[in-house]
Amino acid sequence: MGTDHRTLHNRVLAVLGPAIAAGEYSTGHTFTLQGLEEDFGVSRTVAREAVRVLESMRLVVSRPRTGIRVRPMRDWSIFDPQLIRWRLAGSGRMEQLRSLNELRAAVEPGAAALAAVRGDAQARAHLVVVADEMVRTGRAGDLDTFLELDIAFHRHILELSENEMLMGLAQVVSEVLVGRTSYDLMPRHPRPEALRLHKAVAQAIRDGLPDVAEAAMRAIVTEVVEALEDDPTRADEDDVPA
Amino acid sequence: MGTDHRTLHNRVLAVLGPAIAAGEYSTGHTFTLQGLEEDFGVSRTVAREAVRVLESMRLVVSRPRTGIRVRPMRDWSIFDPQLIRWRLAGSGRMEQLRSLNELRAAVEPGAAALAAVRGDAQARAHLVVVADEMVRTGRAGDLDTFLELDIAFHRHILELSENEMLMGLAQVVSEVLVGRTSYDLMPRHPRPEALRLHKAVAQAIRDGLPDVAEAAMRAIVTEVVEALEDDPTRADEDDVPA
DNA sequence: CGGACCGATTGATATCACTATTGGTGGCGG
DNA sequence: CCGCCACCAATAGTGATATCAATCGGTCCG
Repeated sequence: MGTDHRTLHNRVLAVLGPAIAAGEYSTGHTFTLQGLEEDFGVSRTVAREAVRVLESMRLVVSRPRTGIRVRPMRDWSIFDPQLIRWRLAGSGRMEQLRSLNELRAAVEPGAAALAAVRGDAQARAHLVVVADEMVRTGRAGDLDTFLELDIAFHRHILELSENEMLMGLAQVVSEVLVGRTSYDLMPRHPRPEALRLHKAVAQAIRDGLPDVAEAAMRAIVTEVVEALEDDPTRADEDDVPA
Repeated sequence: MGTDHRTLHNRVLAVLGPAIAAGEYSTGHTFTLQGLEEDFGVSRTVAREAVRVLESMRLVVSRPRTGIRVRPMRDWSIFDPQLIRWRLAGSGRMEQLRSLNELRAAVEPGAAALAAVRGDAQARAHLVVVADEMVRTGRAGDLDTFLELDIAFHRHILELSENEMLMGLAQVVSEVLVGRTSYDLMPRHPRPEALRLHKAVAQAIRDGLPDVAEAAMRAIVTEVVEALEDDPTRADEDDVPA
Protein backbone atom coordinates (compact mmCIF):
# COMPACT_ATOMS: atom_id res chain seq x y z
CA MET A 1 0.00 0.00 0.00
CA GLY A 2 2.52 2.58 1.14
CA THR A 3 5.52 3.78 -0.77
CA ASP A 4 8.54 1.59 -1.28
CA HIS A 5 10.87 2.29 1.62
CA ARG A 6 13.71 0.19 0.37
CA THR A 7 15.59 3.14 -0.96
CA LEU A 8 17.06 5.89 1.14
CA HIS A 9 15.71 8.77 -0.88
CA ASN A 10 12.21 7.40 -0.37
CA ARG A 11 12.77 7.41 3.33
CA VAL A 12 13.83 11.02 3.18
CA LEU A 13 10.73 11.76 1.13
CA ALA A 14 8.55 9.97 3.64
CA VAL A 15 9.48 12.64 6.16
CA LEU A 16 10.08 15.67 4.01
CA GLY A 17 7.10 15.20 1.71
CA PRO A 18 4.41 15.12 4.38
CA ALA A 19 6.07 18.02 6.16
CA ILE A 20 5.96 20.25 3.13
CA ALA A 21 2.51 18.98 2.15
CA ALA A 22 1.23 19.84 5.60
CA GLY A 23 2.43 23.39 5.19
CA GLU A 24 5.08 23.19 7.87
CA TYR A 25 7.32 25.20 5.59
CA SER A 26 5.69 28.30 4.25
CA THR A 27 5.79 29.25 0.61
CA GLY A 28 9.19 30.57 -0.27
CA HIS A 29 11.00 28.76 2.50
CA THR A 30 14.34 27.57 1.23
CA PHE A 31 16.31 24.45 2.05
CA THR A 32 19.87 23.79 1.10
CA LEU A 33 21.18 20.45 -0.03
CA GLN A 34 23.75 20.56 2.70
CA GLY A 35 21.07 21.16 5.27
CA LEU A 36 19.11 18.17 4.06
CA GLU A 37 22.22 16.02 4.06
CA GLU A 38 22.85 16.89 7.67
CA ASP A 39 19.25 16.72 8.85
CA PHE A 40 18.70 13.28 7.41
CA GLY A 41 22.23 11.97 7.67
CA VAL A 42 22.41 11.09 3.99
CA SER A 43 24.81 11.79 1.19
CA ARG A 44 24.45 14.49 -1.39
CA THR A 45 23.38 11.93 -3.99
CA VAL A 46 20.40 10.81 -1.94
CA ALA A 47 19.40 14.33 -0.96
CA ARG A 48 19.45 15.41 -4.57
CA GLU A 49 17.31 12.53 -5.71
CA ALA A 50 14.72 13.34 -3.08
CA VAL A 51 14.72 16.94 -4.24
CA ARG A 52 14.27 15.83 -7.84
CA VAL A 53 11.13 13.98 -6.90
CA LEU A 54 9.75 16.92 -4.96
CA GLU A 55 10.58 19.08 -7.92
CA SER A 56 8.72 16.84 -10.34
CA MET A 57 5.69 17.11 -8.08
CA ARG A 58 6.09 20.86 -8.26
CA LEU A 59 6.39 21.19 -4.52
CA VAL A 60 9.75 22.94 -4.80
CA VAL A 61 12.11 24.51 -7.28
CA SER A 62 15.83 24.07 -7.06
CA ARG A 63 18.11 26.76 -8.40
CA PRO A 64 21.78 27.55 -7.99
CA ARG A 65 22.62 30.09 -5.37
CA THR A 66 19.00 30.27 -4.25
CA GLY A 67 18.58 26.79 -2.84
CA ILE A 68 15.49 24.63 -2.81
CA ARG A 69 12.42 26.77 -2.54
CA VAL A 70 8.91 25.71 -1.53
CA ARG A 71 6.43 26.68 -4.22
CA PRO A 72 2.95 28.06 -3.55
CA MET A 73 0.36 25.36 -3.08
CA ARG A 74 -1.49 26.34 -6.21
CA ASP A 75 1.43 25.04 -8.26
CA TRP A 76 1.49 21.60 -6.67
CA SER A 77 0.47 18.56 -8.69
CA ILE A 78 -2.30 17.78 -6.27
CA PHE A 79 -3.54 14.84 -8.32
CA ASP A 80 -0.36 12.96 -7.63
CA PRO A 81 -1.43 9.98 -5.53
CA GLN A 82 1.72 10.25 -3.47
CA LEU A 83 0.96 13.84 -2.59
CA ILE A 84 -2.63 12.97 -1.81
CA ARG A 85 -1.41 10.33 0.60
CA TRP A 86 0.96 12.78 2.25
CA ARG A 87 -1.75 15.33 2.70
CA LEU A 88 -4.20 12.81 4.06
CA ALA A 89 -1.60 11.99 6.66
CA GLY A 90 -1.43 15.58 7.82
CA SER A 91 -3.63 17.90 9.79
CA GLY A 92 -5.63 19.13 6.81
CA ARG A 93 -7.00 15.65 6.27
CA MET A 94 -10.66 16.54 6.60
CA GLU A 95 -10.44 19.46 4.25
CA GLN A 96 -8.56 17.30 1.78
CA LEU A 97 -11.14 14.53 1.95
CA ARG A 98 -13.89 17.05 1.44
CA SER A 99 -12.24 18.38 -1.70
CA LEU A 100 -11.60 14.92 -3.04
CA ASN A 101 -15.14 13.82 -2.44
CA GLU A 102 -16.50 16.91 -4.12
CA LEU A 103 -14.40 15.96 -7.09
CA ARG A 104 -15.74 12.43 -6.97
CA ALA A 105 -19.25 13.83 -6.76
CA ALA A 106 -18.58 15.83 -9.89
CA VAL A 107 -17.08 12.99 -11.88
CA GLU A 108 -18.24 9.55 -10.82
CA PRO A 109 -21.95 9.88 -11.70
CA GLY A 110 -21.04 10.79 -15.25
CA ALA A 111 -18.56 7.95 -15.36
CA ALA A 112 -21.23 5.51 -14.24
CA ALA A 113 -23.50 6.70 -17.01
CA LEU A 114 -20.74 6.22 -19.56
CA ALA A 115 -19.97 2.78 -18.19
CA ALA A 116 -23.55 1.71 -18.75
CA VAL A 117 -23.31 2.37 -22.45
CA ARG A 118 -19.67 1.74 -23.27
CA GLY A 119 -18.24 -1.32 -21.57
CA ASP A 120 -18.64 -4.79 -23.00
CA ALA A 121 -21.41 -6.91 -21.53
CA GLN A 122 -19.23 -9.38 -19.70
CA ALA A 123 -17.16 -6.73 -17.95
CA ARG A 124 -20.31 -4.89 -16.94
CA ALA A 125 -21.85 -8.05 -15.56
CA HIS A 126 -18.77 -8.67 -13.44
CA LEU A 127 -19.57 -5.51 -11.52
CA VAL A 128 -22.61 -7.20 -10.00
CA VAL A 129 -20.40 -9.96 -8.68
CA VAL A 130 -18.17 -7.41 -7.00
CA ALA A 131 -21.19 -5.62 -5.55
CA ASP A 132 -22.51 -8.86 -4.12
CA GLU A 133 -19.16 -9.56 -2.53
CA MET A 134 -19.25 -6.08 -1.04
CA VAL A 135 -22.61 -6.72 0.52
CA ARG A 136 -21.39 -9.98 1.99
CA THR A 137 -18.09 -8.75 3.46
CA GLY A 138 -19.74 -5.49 4.49
CA ARG A 139 -22.26 -7.36 6.60
CA ALA A 140 -19.53 -9.54 8.00
CA GLY A 141 -17.62 -6.47 9.10
CA ASP A 142 -14.41 -7.39 7.28
CA LEU A 143 -13.29 -3.85 6.58
CA ASP A 144 -10.01 -4.73 4.89
CA THR A 145 -11.58 -6.97 2.30
CA PHE A 146 -14.43 -4.52 1.93
CA LEU A 147 -11.94 -1.77 1.17
CA GLU A 148 -10.33 -3.83 -1.55
CA LEU A 149 -13.68 -4.59 -3.10
CA ASP A 150 -14.79 -0.97 -2.82
CA ILE A 151 -11.68 0.15 -4.66
CA ALA A 152 -12.14 -2.54 -7.28
CA PHE A 153 -15.76 -1.53 -7.74
CA HIS A 154 -15.12 2.13 -8.38
CA ARG A 155 -12.01 1.45 -10.43
CA HIS A 156 -13.94 -0.97 -12.58
CA ILE A 157 -16.60 1.59 -13.32
CA LEU A 158 -14.07 4.23 -14.19
CA GLU A 159 -12.37 1.78 -16.50
CA LEU A 160 -15.62 0.88 -18.19
CA SER A 161 -16.02 4.55 -19.08
CA GLU A 162 -13.23 4.01 -21.58
CA ASN A 163 -11.93 7.47 -20.91
CA GLU A 164 -8.27 7.65 -19.97
CA MET A 165 -8.62 10.61 -17.70
CA LEU A 166 -11.48 9.09 -15.79
CA MET A 167 -9.50 5.89 -15.55
CA GLY A 168 -6.66 7.92 -14.16
CA LEU A 169 -8.90 9.13 -11.38
CA ALA A 170 -9.10 5.54 -10.17
CA GLN A 171 -5.80 6.11 -8.37
CA VAL A 172 -7.19 9.19 -6.71
CA VAL A 173 -10.38 7.45 -5.66
CA SER A 174 -8.30 4.58 -4.37
CA GLU A 175 -6.30 6.93 -2.16
CA VAL A 176 -9.48 8.47 -0.83
CA LEU A 177 -10.97 5.13 0.09
CA VAL A 178 -7.75 3.88 1.64
CA GLY A 179 -7.36 7.11 3.56
CA ARG A 180 -10.90 7.05 4.82
CA THR A 181 -10.50 3.53 6.10
CA SER A 182 -7.02 3.76 7.54
CA TYR A 183 -7.87 6.90 9.48
CA ASP A 184 -10.95 5.28 10.97
CA LEU A 185 -13.46 7.42 9.17
CA MET A 186 -15.46 4.42 8.06
CA PRO A 187 -18.23 2.98 10.18
CA ARG A 188 -17.41 -0.52 11.37
CA HIS A 189 -20.22 -1.78 9.20
CA PRO A 190 -20.95 0.05 5.95
CA ARG A 191 -24.41 1.53 5.84
CA PRO A 192 -27.01 -0.83 4.42
CA GLU A 193 -28.22 2.01 2.25
CA ALA A 194 -24.75 2.42 0.74
CA LEU A 195 -24.54 -1.30 0.03
CA ARG A 196 -27.91 -1.22 -1.67
CA LEU A 197 -26.85 1.69 -3.81
CA HIS A 198 -23.67 -0.04 -4.93
CA LYS A 199 -25.74 -3.03 -5.98
CA ALA A 200 -28.14 -0.73 -7.80
CA VAL A 201 -25.30 0.95 -9.70
CA ALA A 202 -23.93 -2.43 -10.73
CA GLN A 203 -27.25 -3.70 -11.96
CA ALA A 204 -28.04 -0.52 -13.85
CA ILE A 205 -24.68 -0.63 -15.58
CA ARG A 206 -25.10 -4.30 -16.40
CA ASP A 207 -28.54 -3.60 -17.82
CA GLY A 208 -27.35 -0.62 -19.83
CA LEU A 209 -29.35 2.00 -17.97
CA PRO A 210 -27.16 5.11 -17.84
CA ASP A 211 -29.68 7.37 -16.11
CA VAL A 212 -30.33 4.91 -13.31
CA ALA A 213 -26.64 4.23 -12.86
CA GLU A 214 -25.88 7.94 -12.75
CA ALA A 215 -28.58 8.65 -10.19
CA ALA A 216 -27.54 5.80 -7.93
CA MET A 217 -23.88 6.77 -8.11
CA ARG A 218 -24.79 10.35 -7.39
CA ALA A 219 -26.60 9.16 -4.32
CA ILE A 220 -23.49 7.28 -3.19
CA VAL A 221 -21.08 10.16 -3.50
CA THR A 222 -23.37 12.88 -2.23
CA GLU A 223 -24.08 10.72 0.78
CA VAL A 224 -20.35 10.50 1.42
CA VAL A 225 -19.92 14.24 1.08
CA GLU A 226 -22.79 14.88 3.46
CA ALA A 227 -21.58 12.31 5.95
CA LEU A 228 -18.27 14.14 6.12
CA GLU A 229 -19.96 17.49 6.57
CA ASP A 230 -22.35 16.22 9.23
CA ASP A 231 -19.78 14.77 11.54
CA PRO A 232 -16.18 15.00 10.44
CA THR A 233 -14.72 12.82 13.16
CA ARG A 234 -17.21 10.00 13.33
CA ALA A 235 -18.96 8.87 10.21
CA ASP A 236 -21.57 6.55 11.64
CA GLU A 237 -22.83 4.45 14.51
CA ASP A 238 -23.44 0.69 14.18
CA ASP A 239 -22.40 -2.08 16.48
CA VAL A 240 -19.05 -3.78 16.72
CA PRO A 241 -18.42 -6.98 14.74
CA ALA A 242 -17.80 -10.26 16.53
CA MET B 1 5.86 27.61 -20.39
CA GLY B 2 7.82 24.55 -21.39
CA THR B 3 10.01 22.61 -19.02
CA ASP B 4 13.21 24.07 -17.70
CA HIS B 5 15.97 22.80 -19.95
CA ARG B 6 18.81 24.26 -17.98
CA THR B 7 19.56 21.01 -16.26
CA LEU B 8 20.90 17.96 -18.01
CA HIS B 9 18.50 15.51 -16.52
CA ASN B 10 15.64 17.58 -17.85
CA ARG B 11 17.12 17.34 -21.30
CA VAL B 12 17.29 13.60 -20.97
CA LEU B 13 13.68 13.61 -19.81
CA ALA B 14 12.66 15.75 -22.75
CA VAL B 15 13.61 12.86 -25.02
CA LEU B 16 12.96 9.84 -22.88
CA GLY B 17 9.67 11.03 -21.42
CA PRO B 18 7.84 11.63 -24.69
CA ALA B 19 9.23 8.38 -26.08
CA ILE B 20 7.85 6.32 -23.23
CA ALA B 21 4.64 8.35 -23.14
CA ALA B 22 4.13 7.70 -26.83
CA GLY B 23 4.38 3.98 -26.22
CA GLU B 24 7.62 3.52 -28.12
CA TYR B 25 8.69 1.14 -25.40
CA SER B 26 6.13 -1.50 -24.63
CA THR B 27 5.08 -2.33 -21.11
CA GLY B 28 7.75 -4.35 -19.41
CA HIS B 29 10.59 -3.06 -21.55
CA THR B 30 13.67 -2.60 -19.44
CA PHE B 31 16.42 -0.04 -19.62
CA THR B 32 19.67 -0.14 -17.75
CA LEU B 33 21.33 2.88 -16.24
CA GLN B 34 24.43 2.12 -18.20
CA GLY B 35 22.44 2.03 -21.40
CA LEU B 36 20.92 5.42 -20.66
CA GLU B 37 24.34 6.87 -19.80
CA GLU B 38 25.66 5.75 -23.14
CA ASP B 39 22.61 6.66 -25.20
CA PHE B 40 22.49 10.19 -23.86
CA GLY B 41 26.15 10.70 -23.15
CA VAL B 42 25.56 11.69 -19.56
CA SER B 43 26.94 10.66 -16.24
CA ARG B 44 25.39 8.09 -14.01
CA THR B 45 24.08 10.73 -11.62
CA VAL B 46 22.16 12.49 -14.33
CA ALA B 47 20.72 9.27 -15.68
CA ARG B 48 19.62 8.30 -12.21
CA GLU B 49 17.94 11.61 -11.56
CA ALA B 50 16.00 11.32 -14.77
CA VAL B 51 14.91 7.83 -13.76
CA ARG B 52 13.81 9.12 -10.37
CA VAL B 53 11.50 11.59 -12.02
CA LEU B 54 10.05 8.97 -14.34
CA GLU B 55 9.60 6.77 -11.33
CA SER B 56 7.74 9.45 -9.42
CA MET B 57 5.41 9.80 -12.39
CA ARG B 58 4.92 6.05 -12.22
CA LEU B 59 6.08 5.54 -15.75
CA VAL B 60 8.78 3.11 -14.67
CA VAL B 61 9.99 1.12 -11.71
CA SER B 62 13.65 0.73 -10.94
CA ARG B 63 14.83 -2.35 -9.14
CA PRO B 64 18.22 -3.98 -8.65
CA ARG B 65 19.06 -6.77 -10.99
CA THR B 66 15.90 -6.13 -13.02
CA GLY B 67 16.70 -2.75 -14.44
CA ILE B 68 14.35 0.11 -15.16
CA ARG B 69 11.04 -1.30 -16.28
CA VAL B 70 8.24 0.48 -18.11
CA ARG B 71 4.99 0.17 -16.22
CA PRO B 72 1.59 -0.41 -17.81
CA MET B 73 -0.13 2.78 -18.85
CA ARG B 74 -2.90 2.31 -16.31
CA ASP B 75 -0.39 3.02 -13.55
CA TRP B 76 0.84 6.30 -14.98
CA SER B 77 0.01 9.57 -13.21
CA ILE B 78 -1.78 10.88 -16.22
CA PHE B 79 -2.83 14.07 -14.50
CA ASP B 80 0.76 15.18 -14.28
CA PRO B 81 0.95 18.27 -16.49
CA GLN B 82 4.38 17.24 -17.66
CA LEU B 83 3.09 13.88 -18.82
CA ILE B 84 0.11 15.50 -20.49
CA ARG B 85 2.46 17.73 -22.42
CA TRP B 86 4.59 14.78 -23.47
CA ARG B 87 1.58 12.88 -24.68
CA LEU B 88 0.20 15.86 -26.54
CA ALA B 89 3.50 15.98 -28.37
CA GLY B 90 3.16 12.42 -29.55
CA SER B 91 1.08 10.58 -32.06
CA GLY B 92 -1.84 9.92 -29.74
CA ARG B 93 -2.49 13.63 -29.51
CA MET B 94 -6.05 13.57 -30.80
CA GLU B 95 -7.10 10.75 -28.54
CA GLN B 96 -5.49 12.53 -25.63
CA LEU B 97 -7.25 15.79 -26.38
CA ARG B 98 -10.53 13.96 -26.66
CA SER B 99 -10.07 12.40 -23.23
CA LEU B 100 -9.06 15.67 -21.69
CA ASN B 101 -11.99 17.50 -23.14
CA GLU B 102 -14.38 14.83 -21.96
CA LEU B 103 -12.94 15.39 -18.53
CA ARG B 104 -13.42 19.11 -18.88
CA ALA B 105 -16.98 18.52 -20.02
CA ALA B 106 -17.57 16.51 -16.87
CA VAL B 107 -16.05 19.01 -14.50
CA GLU B 108 -16.13 22.58 -15.72
CA PRO B 109 -19.90 23.10 -15.81
CA GLY B 110 -20.13 22.11 -12.16
CA ALA B 111 -17.21 24.34 -11.35
CA ALA B 112 -18.91 27.28 -13.06
CA ALA B 113 -22.01 26.69 -10.98
CA LEU B 114 -19.96 26.64 -7.81
CA ALA B 115 -18.12 29.77 -8.86
CA ALA B 116 -21.42 31.63 -9.19
CA VAL B 117 -22.27 31.04 -5.56
CA ARG B 118 -18.91 30.87 -3.83
CA GLY B 119 -16.47 33.49 -5.02
CA ASP B 120 -16.45 37.02 -3.67
CA ALA B 121 -18.22 39.63 -5.74
CA GLN B 122 -15.15 41.51 -6.89
CA ALA B 123 -13.36 38.43 -8.13
CA ARG B 124 -16.45 37.28 -9.96
CA ALA B 125 -16.86 40.65 -11.60
CA HIS B 126 -13.30 40.55 -12.85
CA LEU B 127 -14.25 37.58 -14.98
CA VAL B 128 -16.35 39.83 -17.18
CA VAL B 129 -13.33 42.01 -17.83
CA VAL B 130 -11.37 38.97 -18.97
CA ALA B 131 -14.23 37.84 -21.18
CA ASP B 132 -14.41 41.26 -22.81
CA GLU B 133 -10.70 41.15 -23.47
CA MET B 134 -11.15 37.74 -25.02
CA VAL B 135 -13.80 39.04 -27.38
CA ARG B 136 -11.56 41.91 -28.41
CA THR B 137 -8.37 39.94 -29.03
CA GLY B 138 -10.36 37.08 -30.52
CA ARG B 139 -11.80 39.37 -33.15
CA ALA B 140 -8.39 40.86 -33.76
CA GLY B 141 -6.98 37.41 -34.41
CA ASP B 142 -4.23 37.68 -31.82
CA LEU B 143 -4.11 34.00 -30.94
CA ASP B 144 -1.25 34.20 -28.45
CA THR B 145 -2.89 36.81 -26.30
CA PHE B 146 -6.20 35.06 -26.71
CA LEU B 147 -4.65 31.86 -25.41
CA GLU B 148 -3.38 33.61 -22.31
CA LEU B 149 -6.76 35.12 -21.65
CA ASP B 150 -8.52 31.84 -22.29
CA ILE B 151 -6.30 30.11 -19.75
CA ALA B 152 -6.82 32.93 -17.26
CA PHE B 153 -10.56 32.75 -17.77
CA HIS B 154 -10.92 29.05 -17.08
CA ARG B 155 -8.37 29.10 -14.28
CA HIS B 156 -10.20 31.97 -12.65
CA ILE B 157 -13.46 30.06 -12.67
CA LEU B 158 -11.87 26.95 -11.24
CA GLU B 159 -10.33 29.05 -8.51
CA LEU B 160 -13.63 30.68 -7.69
CA SER B 161 -15.03 27.22 -7.03
CA GLU B 162 -12.92 27.20 -3.88
CA ASN B 163 -12.28 23.52 -4.28
CA GLU B 164 -8.65 22.51 -4.25
CA MET B 165 -9.04 19.64 -6.63
CA LEU B 166 -10.91 21.70 -9.16
CA MET B 167 -8.29 24.39 -8.79
CA GLY B 168 -5.69 21.74 -9.47
CA LEU B 169 -7.36 20.97 -12.76
CA ALA B 170 -6.46 24.47 -13.89
CA GLN B 171 -3.02 23.14 -14.80
CA VAL B 172 -4.59 20.38 -16.84
CA VAL B 173 -6.93 22.75 -18.62
CA SER B 174 -4.02 25.04 -19.28
CA GLU B 175 -2.09 22.25 -20.96
CA VAL B 176 -5.09 21.40 -23.09
CA LEU B 177 -5.53 24.96 -24.28
CA VAL B 178 -1.84 25.42 -24.93
CA GLY B 179 -1.68 22.12 -26.77
CA ARG B 180 -4.69 22.91 -28.89
CA THR B 181 -3.20 26.21 -29.95
CA SER B 182 0.39 25.17 -30.44
CA TYR B 183 -0.60 22.23 -32.61
CA ASP B 184 -2.77 24.43 -34.80
CA LEU B 185 -6.07 22.96 -33.76
CA MET B 186 -7.58 26.35 -33.14
CA PRO B 187 -9.37 28.28 -35.85
CA ARG B 188 -7.54 31.46 -36.73
CA HIS B 189 -10.43 33.39 -35.31
CA PRO B 190 -12.34 31.90 -32.37
CA ARG B 191 -15.94 31.20 -33.18
CA PRO B 192 -18.24 34.14 -32.43
CA GLU B 193 -20.56 31.71 -30.69
CA ALA B 194 -17.76 30.60 -28.37
CA LEU B 195 -16.92 34.20 -27.54
CA ARG B 196 -20.54 34.91 -26.78
CA LEU B 197 -20.72 31.90 -24.48
CA HIS B 198 -17.63 32.95 -22.54
CA LYS B 199 -19.18 36.32 -21.97
CA ALA B 200 -22.42 34.66 -20.89
CA VAL B 201 -20.60 32.48 -18.38
CA ALA B 202 -18.81 35.49 -16.95
CA GLN B 203 -21.98 37.50 -16.57
CA ALA B 204 -23.90 34.63 -15.01
CA ILE B 205 -21.15 34.06 -12.47
CA ARG B 206 -20.95 37.76 -11.70
CA ASP B 207 -24.71 37.88 -11.22
CA GLY B 208 -24.74 34.77 -9.04
CA LEU B 209 -26.74 32.58 -11.43
CA PRO B 210 -25.33 29.08 -11.09
CA ASP B 211 -27.75 27.38 -13.45
CA VAL B 212 -27.13 29.83 -16.25
CA ALA B 213 -23.37 29.66 -15.74
CA GLU B 214 -23.44 25.89 -15.75
CA ALA B 215 -25.49 25.70 -18.92
CA ALA B 216 -23.31 28.17 -20.78
CA MET B 217 -20.12 26.43 -19.69
CA ARG B 218 -21.59 23.12 -20.71
CA ALA B 219 -22.25 24.59 -24.12
CA ILE B 220 -18.63 25.71 -24.39
CA VAL B 221 -17.05 22.38 -23.54
CA THR B 222 -19.48 20.20 -25.42
CA GLU B 223 -18.93 22.36 -28.45
CA VAL B 224 -15.20 21.74 -28.13
CA VAL B 225 -15.71 17.99 -27.78
CA GLU B 226 -17.94 17.91 -30.82
CA ALA B 227 -15.62 20.07 -32.87
CA LEU B 228 -12.86 17.57 -32.24
CA GLU B 229 -15.07 14.65 -33.16
CA ASP B 230 -16.35 16.30 -36.31
CA ASP B 231 -13.04 17.00 -37.88
CA PRO B 232 -10.00 15.98 -35.90
CA THR B 233 -7.45 17.64 -38.12
CA ARG B 234 -9.09 20.94 -38.86
CA ALA B 235 -11.23 22.59 -36.23
CA ASP B 236 -12.81 25.34 -38.27
CA GLU B 237 -12.77 27.51 -41.32
CA ASP B 238 -12.62 31.35 -41.09
CA ASP B 239 -10.46 33.75 -42.98
CA VAL B 240 -6.91 34.76 -42.27
CA PRO B 241 -6.23 37.82 -40.09
CA ALA B 242 -4.55 40.87 -41.51
C1' DC C 1 23.55 54.63 -10.11
C1' DG C 2 25.69 50.96 -12.56
C1' DG C 3 28.90 47.46 -13.45
C1' DA C 4 32.43 44.16 -11.90
C1' DC C 5 33.59 40.88 -8.59
C1' DC C 6 33.05 37.33 -4.87
C1' DG C 7 31.26 33.53 -2.80
C1' DA C 8 27.51 30.49 -1.76
C1' DT C 9 24.98 26.83 -3.74
C1' DT C 10 23.44 23.84 -7.12
C1' DG C 11 24.93 21.09 -11.36
C1' DA C 12 27.78 17.45 -13.25
C1' DT C 13 31.27 13.80 -13.31
C1' DA C 14 34.09 9.98 -11.73
C1' DT C 15 34.94 6.26 -8.75
C1' DC C 16 34.42 3.11 -5.05
C1' DA C 17 32.04 -0.01 -1.94
C1' DC C 18 27.61 -2.19 -0.83
C1' DT C 19 23.29 -4.72 -1.48
C1' DA C 20 19.56 -6.94 -3.36
C1' DT C 21 17.72 -9.93 -6.89
C1' DT C 22 17.82 -13.47 -9.88
C1' DG C 23 19.06 -17.34 -12.37
C1' DG C 24 21.84 -21.10 -12.59
C1' DT C 25 23.90 -25.26 -10.46
C1' DG C 26 24.46 -29.07 -7.86
C1' DG C 27 22.95 -32.20 -4.46
C1' DC C 28 19.44 -34.71 -2.21
C1' DG C 29 15.28 -37.26 -2.06
C1' DG C 30 11.22 -39.32 -4.09
C1' DC D 1 14.99 -40.08 -13.85
C1' DC D 2 12.53 -36.16 -12.29
C1' DG D 3 11.64 -32.57 -9.13
C1' DC D 4 12.58 -29.71 -5.24
C1' DC D 5 15.58 -27.01 -2.41
C1' DA D 6 19.73 -24.68 -0.95
C1' DC D 7 23.51 -22.28 -2.26
C1' DC D 8 26.46 -19.37 -5.12
C1' DA D 9 27.82 -15.97 -8.32
C1' DA D 10 26.86 -12.50 -11.81
C1' DT D 11 24.42 -8.34 -12.49
C1' DA D 12 22.46 -4.03 -11.84
C1' DG D 13 20.83 -0.60 -8.94
C1' DT D 14 22.00 2.00 -4.36
C1' DG D 15 24.77 4.97 -1.61
C1' DA D 16 28.95 7.69 -0.44
C1' DT D 17 32.67 10.83 -1.49
C1' DA D 18 35.68 13.96 -3.84
C1' DT D 19 36.20 17.43 -7.25
C1' DC D 20 35.30 20.79 -10.60
C1' DA D 21 32.06 23.73 -13.33
C1' DA D 22 28.23 26.91 -13.78
C1' DT D 23 25.11 30.10 -11.94
C1' DC D 24 23.30 33.90 -9.61
C1' DG D 25 22.52 37.04 -5.68
C1' DG D 26 24.53 40.55 -3.18
C1' DT D 27 28.06 43.74 -2.31
C1' DC D 28 31.47 46.92 -3.10
C1' DC D 29 33.63 50.29 -5.69
C1' DG D 30 34.06 53.58 -9.37
